[in-house]
Amino acid sequence: MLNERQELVLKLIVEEYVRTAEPVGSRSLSKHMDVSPATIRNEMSDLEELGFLEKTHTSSGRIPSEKGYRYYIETILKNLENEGDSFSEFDSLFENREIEREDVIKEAINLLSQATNCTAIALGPNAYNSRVKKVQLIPLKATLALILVITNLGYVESKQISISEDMEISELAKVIDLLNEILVDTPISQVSEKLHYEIQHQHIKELLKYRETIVDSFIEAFSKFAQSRYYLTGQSNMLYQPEFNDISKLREFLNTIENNEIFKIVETNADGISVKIGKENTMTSMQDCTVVSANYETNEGDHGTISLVGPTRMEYRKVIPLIRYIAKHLSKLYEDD
Amino acid sequence: MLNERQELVLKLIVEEYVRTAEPVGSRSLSKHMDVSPATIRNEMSDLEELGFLEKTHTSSGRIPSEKGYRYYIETILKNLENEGDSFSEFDSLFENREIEREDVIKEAINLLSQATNCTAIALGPNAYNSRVKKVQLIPLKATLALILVITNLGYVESKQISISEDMEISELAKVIDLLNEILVDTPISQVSEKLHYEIQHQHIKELLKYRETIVDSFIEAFSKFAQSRYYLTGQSNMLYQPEFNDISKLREFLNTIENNEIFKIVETNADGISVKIGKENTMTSMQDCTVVSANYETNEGDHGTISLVGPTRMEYRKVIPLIRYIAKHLSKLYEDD
DNA sequence: TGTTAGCACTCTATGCTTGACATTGCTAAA
DNA sequence: TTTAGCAATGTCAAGCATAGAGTGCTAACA
Repeated sequence: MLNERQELVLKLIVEEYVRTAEPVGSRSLSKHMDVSPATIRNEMSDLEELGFLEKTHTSSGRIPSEKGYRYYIETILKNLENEGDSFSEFDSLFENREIEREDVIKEAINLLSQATNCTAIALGPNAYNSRVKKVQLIPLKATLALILVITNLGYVESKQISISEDMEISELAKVIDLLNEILVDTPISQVSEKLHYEIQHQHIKELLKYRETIVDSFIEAFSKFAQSRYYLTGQSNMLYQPEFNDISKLREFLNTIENNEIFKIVETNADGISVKIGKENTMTSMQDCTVVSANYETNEGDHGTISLVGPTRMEYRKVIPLIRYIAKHLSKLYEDD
Repeated sequence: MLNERQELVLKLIVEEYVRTAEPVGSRSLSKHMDVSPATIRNEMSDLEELGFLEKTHTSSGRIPSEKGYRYYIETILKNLENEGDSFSEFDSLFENREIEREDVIKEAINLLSQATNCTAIALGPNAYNSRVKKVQLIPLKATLALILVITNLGYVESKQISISEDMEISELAKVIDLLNEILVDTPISQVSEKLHYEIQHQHIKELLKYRETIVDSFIEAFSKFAQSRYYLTGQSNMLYQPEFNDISKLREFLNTIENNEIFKIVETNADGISVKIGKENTMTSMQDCTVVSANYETNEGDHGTISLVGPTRMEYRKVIPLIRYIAKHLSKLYEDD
């Protein structure tokens, strides 16, 4: 689509702008090319007409448009993809088998946000796809007990319930036995449905009818698994980015994060790497940002997601291979199982 | 220390400045008092000399100094303390016995931060003071098991361990039985010590010597209880405060929060309410802020803390009774046990 | 036909000046 | 002790001139 020199101009503009956050002029480009500023001006004018570049005002240098970034990522960076991706900061982390997986993920996210001055997010893996391993009731004192639900992947949720005086421990034990019988090996996502279905059966209904509060408590405990877990870091890094000198942008961004709307900005179903630039994001508060997401494989075809949120003026050349690298290594953590 | 009119001037200046974030001049004060601006100017001049007021520049109105705020809180607000503290926004929350305690705390913090446009923090209660109720090992698959530790207050921690082929399940069960025998009813804070001591006993050492990795995993699981839990909300509220229009202040603030340094800014050992104004905070990043903290009683003399962080120009008159009110009601949540 | 030098033009950023305004501190009178 | 009056001091916004960076266009050149 673009000829070689046009690509070079676009590439240089993207990379210079990413570095300095200032519009790039023809004179400074000419130092990296062996043609005169006037020639470059002509190319830039063409690129602007094609929609790859923009001006901030009539006599300013050029900055990349979102289309420009996209071309840069998809066409220009494509050729560099097989650079020997090695990120030594991460090696010691991924090689250390002592650290718990969840801590590895957290630390990787920390390093990622530091390396990029962006906000990094790790999402999931979600317990929603695991199966009930065991259900337990642990009496804490006369009037209080703890409900425990454990899944086959080792997730645990608990909920306290108060026990009224008319309940016998032995009766409760029966309820628990029954629940175990019904639910063991059921995917968390189907627990609620199954439980309600089984209660329709006459004899179970009989047993459970005084015990609805307990069953409800269990359902609540199960529902906790559905709450996605996430880990987020580097919000304050963003303040070093000149585009966030505008307080109102910052406010929008932090608001989105605080309101647990992270799930709306992260692309969790992409194959490979997803890059959403500016207006490509559906959330309005993210339309000045780029969100880069990649999945890593966990147990049984399930997956988690790591994401990076920053200004559209992002170091794509560094960020994309880095995220690919991290996702690959996080997947490896789960391979042993 | 101050005469009546001086107190009135100080009070009016604090409340006006809190409301508008603008230095307060003698003319606007005169509308609330029946003396002329000139008289007020003389009083203000005296109050400045005494250190209760400050100017932002030679011909500006006055703003309260930290000493001024302190006098305001300790002497002027003291007399208002017994106002009928009733905060209807919170009533439905505290009266609803259906909601789990932890969720009540979270929601209270949310409301608190909204009502004040500050950042609200709930710290603890810490599981560190509870006792071991039960220790469990749950096999997940041939090579993987889950360690569970449950305390008498219903806290649960888990840790996955991999099982090497030379371990028999029955042998493991013995280890668990032994651990239960040793540890049940031990305060979490003493588990590590006790375990190491017991291992010195010859016959136990015998049993455990192949199992050190397991014991270590348990110790790690216990240590998770010691990690303080906190809940924080309303960071983006702070952006509505004019004092945080300065990006570098904001950066300092967010950095402190991100680096888990919350524990250094919150006063967890105060009797009643603690108010740290500006330089009274030891953390430098908080020296433009006020931190208000109050403890609430939980189980067995243990406590949690709620805190509010905002600019020194804080609505003390509203905030202090509000926090007292919330702390009181959170304590009530635990009274039933 | 592609490239380049030269030049007018446009826009930003900075510094300076000015006037309007708010507020103080001081002085002298009530 | 209180107050009116007034000069002095500072902020803030608007206006203006200047310097500088960069473009677009034109005409010349290879």
